Amino acid sequence: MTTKKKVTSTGQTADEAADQLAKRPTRDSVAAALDVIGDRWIFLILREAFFGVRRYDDLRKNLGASPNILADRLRRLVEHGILTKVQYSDHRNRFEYRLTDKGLDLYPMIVLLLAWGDKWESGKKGPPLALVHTPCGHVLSPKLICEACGEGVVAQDVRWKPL
Amino acid sequence: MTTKKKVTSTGQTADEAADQLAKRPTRDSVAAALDVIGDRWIFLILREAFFGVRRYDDLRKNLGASPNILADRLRRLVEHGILTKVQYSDHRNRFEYRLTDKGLDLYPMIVLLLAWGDKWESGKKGPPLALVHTPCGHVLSPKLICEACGEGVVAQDVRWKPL
DNA sequence: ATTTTAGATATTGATTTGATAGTTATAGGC
DNA sequence: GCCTATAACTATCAAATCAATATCTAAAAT
Repeated sequence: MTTKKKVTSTGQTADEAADQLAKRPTRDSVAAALDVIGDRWIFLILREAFFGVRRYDDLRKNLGASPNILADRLRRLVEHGILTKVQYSDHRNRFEYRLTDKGLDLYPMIVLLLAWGDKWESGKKGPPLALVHTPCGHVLSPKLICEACGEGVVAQDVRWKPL
Repeated sequence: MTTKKKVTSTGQTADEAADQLAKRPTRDSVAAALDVIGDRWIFLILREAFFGVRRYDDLRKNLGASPNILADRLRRLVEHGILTKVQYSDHRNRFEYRLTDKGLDLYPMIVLLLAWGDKWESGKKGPPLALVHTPCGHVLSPKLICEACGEGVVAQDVRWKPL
């Protein structure tokens, strides 16, 4: 018979958790990532980018964003290497904003945002669209796994360690 | 010999993509999700919650957030059912903010944010901490897969359809 | 009785936002 | 050659939001 102890959401005892918490770096990669993409418009622009929308005017129309706001966010995304500004139509200043590898790497985040919104915020009407995973043909049901063991990741199963 | 066509980032021909884009709902679950969690402070509070930080004062200290801002965000998170305000220490107005199932469901997003920040924004010093997947004991390398086929999800392999 | 702690609210100046209007530069039609 | 349309912005300014500081409340500890 094991002794019953209070456990936290991460599956540790309260004392273990408190001890670890005190030493945790307050500035981590979540904060670093949010400095770059921690803005509603940024996420919406990325969503558009993943749907294939690449031009300023299309973005403005789809998002209903003010031109100054959109220009500012696009500038920031280009500065941070998430989008690149590519001239299309030679001899005119017409540009496309294309996702870089760094930008494409954000796709799973957008997929999870969509999936979470579908599940918890789509109301009784349900979501207006579904994603389809073309290699297998099924509606995409995204799942985050640990690459080492292949199992799904839940908060209770994860600890942290300093580096 | 197949005819060469221009393909977009989603692997379709330009015409197919343009056709689909025109019909796309502009309001989707990404927008719905962002209405709730599309804020830098919200993400940071969630990060703290997943690290086991549950009290107002600890959040304030760890995040360096102004009390009015923190109170506002906590109120919003409770309103949207992501956190619940639970009284600890009977007879005093001392509260813990605990993640609901809806809130716990956001954990994969935080993990991906951290992983993306580690990869692209941690500089030459590298990230200050790593996550460990306790069931297998390895440092967590998160990967988003399609639950139907088990393969990794990349932008090029995903289309959408209306519902 | 006084101080401390936790969890806030109130006030106020600074910053950011976003709606609207205007600018630039080129292409194509008349 | 001139007019209009289109794409991609910039400028302005009122309104909303943010954040620093001070203050408040209620109970516990001293």
